[in-house]
Amino acid sequence: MDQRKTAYRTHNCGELRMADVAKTVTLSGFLDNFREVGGELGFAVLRDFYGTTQVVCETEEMVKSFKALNKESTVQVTGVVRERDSKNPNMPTGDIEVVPQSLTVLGKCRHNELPFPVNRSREADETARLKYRYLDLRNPEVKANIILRSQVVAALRASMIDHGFMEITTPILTASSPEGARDYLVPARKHPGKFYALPQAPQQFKQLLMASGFDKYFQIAPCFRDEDARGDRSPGEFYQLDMEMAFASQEDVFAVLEDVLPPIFAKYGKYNTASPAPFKRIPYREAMETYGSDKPDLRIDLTVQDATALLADCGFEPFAGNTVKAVVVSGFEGTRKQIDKLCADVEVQAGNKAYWFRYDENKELVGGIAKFVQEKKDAVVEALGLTPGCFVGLSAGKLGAAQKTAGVLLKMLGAFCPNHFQKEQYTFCWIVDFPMYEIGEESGELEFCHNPFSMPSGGLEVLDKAAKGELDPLSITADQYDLVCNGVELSSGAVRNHDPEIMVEAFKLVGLGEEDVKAKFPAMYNAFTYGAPPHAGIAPGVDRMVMLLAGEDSIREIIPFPMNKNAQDLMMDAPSFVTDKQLAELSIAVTAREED
RNA sequence: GGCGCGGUAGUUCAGUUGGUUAGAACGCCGGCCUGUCACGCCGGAGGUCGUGGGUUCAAGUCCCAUCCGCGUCGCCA
Repeated sequence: MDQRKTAYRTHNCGELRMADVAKTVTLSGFLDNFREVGGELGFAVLRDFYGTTQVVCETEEMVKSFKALNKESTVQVTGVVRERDSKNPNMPTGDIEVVPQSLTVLGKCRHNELPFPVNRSREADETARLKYRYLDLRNPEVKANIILRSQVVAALRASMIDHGFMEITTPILTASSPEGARDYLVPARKHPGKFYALPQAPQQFKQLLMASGFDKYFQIAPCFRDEDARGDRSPGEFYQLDMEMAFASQEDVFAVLEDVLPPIFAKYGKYNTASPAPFKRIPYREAMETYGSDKPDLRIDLTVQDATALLADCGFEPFAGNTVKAVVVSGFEGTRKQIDKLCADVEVQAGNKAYWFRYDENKELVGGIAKFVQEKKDAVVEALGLTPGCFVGLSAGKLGAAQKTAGVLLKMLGAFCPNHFQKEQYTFCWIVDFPMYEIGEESGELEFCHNPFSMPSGGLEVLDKAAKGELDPLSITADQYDLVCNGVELSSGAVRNHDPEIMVEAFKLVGLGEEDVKAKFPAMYNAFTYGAPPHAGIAPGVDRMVMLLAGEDSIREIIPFPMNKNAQDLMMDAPSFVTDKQLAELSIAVTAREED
């Protein structure tokens, strides 16, 4: 079947070539532009999903017909394909043009002034783009990201199926879960006062599928979280390549993604190089110490050094009694102004100051806080391994703050120094051995660091030791891992805790008992008491992956119909008020209304 | 919720120390143009300077408040 031909066309706007000359064709598309070059000569450009084709008008009547139409109207043109007198090598169909015999208006554009020019919509105000997203998407550059997304999703699906995984959909209306992000709630009409929740992730369902005897599950899964947006995080909803494997461990999960992702990144990405398997594995604590981040960008060849012993007592007030971290950049070329800007940017992002000095070509310590380190010059040069022309960025504070600030500094310096940043590639790594527990900042008590579903490394034995006081619970790690690519956290995953006994012990350490486990995750707890396979999984974010592949900085560029920062759909006008009748049916009384 | 940046024509922007009638480009409307392809040339219309208050002889410009947008931190098991 000829997929190009429809009731409204014989060919699409991107396919006609010299070989089609003399054919009578019918094209349908949007009126992209009309250039009137004389009373009886004009050129119309017709655009559809596939491309653009020039239509040449050679009669006064045809010129008038086109001129009467607003741009972006949809039209149908029947005519003869002709070789052009003056060809356009920049256009795939630039060798030919269509001489129209008839013009039919299919959908009139009633607006002679558009909210923004379609072919330059990316420069337009974001609010206008979102409100008129259907016009924004007519722009081939904007459309390209959505096409890319479709291709990537198709490739992921094909590869997962090829690896023996089965796609299974899980409920969208489900129960509110006690942990994690804020839920989106849906009132239950038949149960006044009760609510469904949209799933934050299919986490419990996929584990229940494992308990049900499915072996390899995946799903391009919609996930809903009512949390504030970021440039790389859409408000409300997003998609994950959710997957889980039975009778499997961390290495099995790693092997699948190390096989699935690099070819897709190399094929569809802006850069055509992706880390080969195996990806580098970095324990969480090492990542924080070496890169100042749990999502290091390994395209940057800089690392963080500890300078506490060296500099804490150098007399510079902010260092006193604090942890001091240093990032050394060789071959640094930046002006004072650029350094100041960089430090200011670090402070904004890290919420903590950055300091600096340089070791210049004359082997002198200069600039920034140089006078405080002058006394220890030899020790500093030796300990930090300075060579002439080095820049030293510094951070100070409690361990976590110093690390984090140094991490931001490292990324900024990397982005600033092309000689330390091999940009044109996708570099993956696994962050492993996450701590199982932490001391909560508010409570001051032991809490789960991430989610309580993860298997503590060492299992029951380790938990027993911690319970008896033979082991610091903070030293317990979980079989939990993050997948990071180019400094972007793509995914979290874990070997799950499938043993009710270990689950109860893990909860006991944070002061919760068996009843709490049962109350919080009844289905999963009960299911596991009937014998569950050891299982593990992960869920890479589809939106983030497509963002990386498209080379976009805003997540809205790779979502067909994005919401704004405040979780509003400006095009559909959602959220919106509903009628009193609707509320009454749901037994809901509204106590506050946003002013209109 | 905190912080930063922004809001001027349909669109993207400029607007000096507060000072005449708020400008440009693109788009739109009219005219000219027989090979354009970001067509070209001539002319024209188009503004509650986000909103409200204040200072001043005079506010797009300064001050206060407020709304909206984006970024960022909090938040995101």
